[in-house]
Amino acid sequence: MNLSNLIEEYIRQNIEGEEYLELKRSDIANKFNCVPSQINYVISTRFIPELGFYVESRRGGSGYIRISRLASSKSKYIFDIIDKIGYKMSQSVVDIYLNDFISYNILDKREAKLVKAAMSDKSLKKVDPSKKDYIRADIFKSIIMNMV
Amino acid sequence: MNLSNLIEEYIRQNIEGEEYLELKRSDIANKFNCVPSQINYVISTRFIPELGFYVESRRGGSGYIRISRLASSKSKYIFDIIDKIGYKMSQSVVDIYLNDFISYNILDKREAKLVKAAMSDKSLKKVDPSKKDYIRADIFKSIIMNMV
DNA sequence: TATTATTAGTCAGAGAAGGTCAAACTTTTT
DNA sequence: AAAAAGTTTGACCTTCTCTGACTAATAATA
Repeated sequence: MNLSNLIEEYIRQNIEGEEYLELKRSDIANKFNCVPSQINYVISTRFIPELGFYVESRRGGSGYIRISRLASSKSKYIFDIIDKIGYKMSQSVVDIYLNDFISYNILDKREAKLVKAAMSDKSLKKVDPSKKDYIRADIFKSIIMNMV
Repeated sequence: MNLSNLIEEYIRQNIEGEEYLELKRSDIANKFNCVPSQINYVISTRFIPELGFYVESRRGGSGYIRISRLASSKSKYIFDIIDKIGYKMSQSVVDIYLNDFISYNILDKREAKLVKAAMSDKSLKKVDPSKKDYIRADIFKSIIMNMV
């Protein structure tokens, strides 16, 4: 397990059931023994708006980072996601989406595994590398539109 | 005894009794005093799907190579199919197989629908047309190997 | 109000994996 | 002996993560 994943997990656990989570960047950095900007990295790669997270922050004395989860119904959530997914998706971004789908009961574990396999670099090994991420996004959208 | 055989043996011993084995390429390379790509060679020649193995990996910090062993009960049936599929699959051939899978309880209806969506012409619209059927076959194989 | 202390943000570059491919070498088959 | 098949190596590529120097905003204080 790497640092980013641990921090992600920590944040997910703490936001679970709450409307939002407020944290102090330097505290978390301290807790995980890393530089503060690591927290920004985790947030910007894993708590993205496309997944329904909304992040606010404030600098200066008693500053904070607040991560909120936008409440929405399942179908609205899916619709929003289709809307927001761009034209490209890397394999690791797929993983992040799939985790979220599992926690929102949109796919079960087995289905997520299936999607992951379908879109792995391995499956797409014959695709022109410069197009891979675009095709992955197309496949992903196709799949979730069919699952609503 | 050559290197590749030794490495193969080592991996086989370590996966014995387990569902999967996760290894660090550089560790193994080190252990056997060879270049890392040697491990890829061994895996690609000896831990192939036809022999009941499925391999996933991840790059970057704390990356890994995971070799899973497919359950043997259904695997013979699956491999026969993989064998028959060959390198190309049209969309209509996909449908035929999926129906088969449903009746053999390898996939349920929802999963089959998911697979179908993943491999539709729509999903693959950006793929070079001359490669489409090849990529479809790769995706299909990846999926079913993961579902056994 | 101006200054200073406290935060958080950004971004480029280093680091840490694994992947690919072709060339050289070795062993087996014809 | 020649050809084919299998193995080993290394150079270069891609992806993901982590760090630190520098920047920007806000609050606290003088």
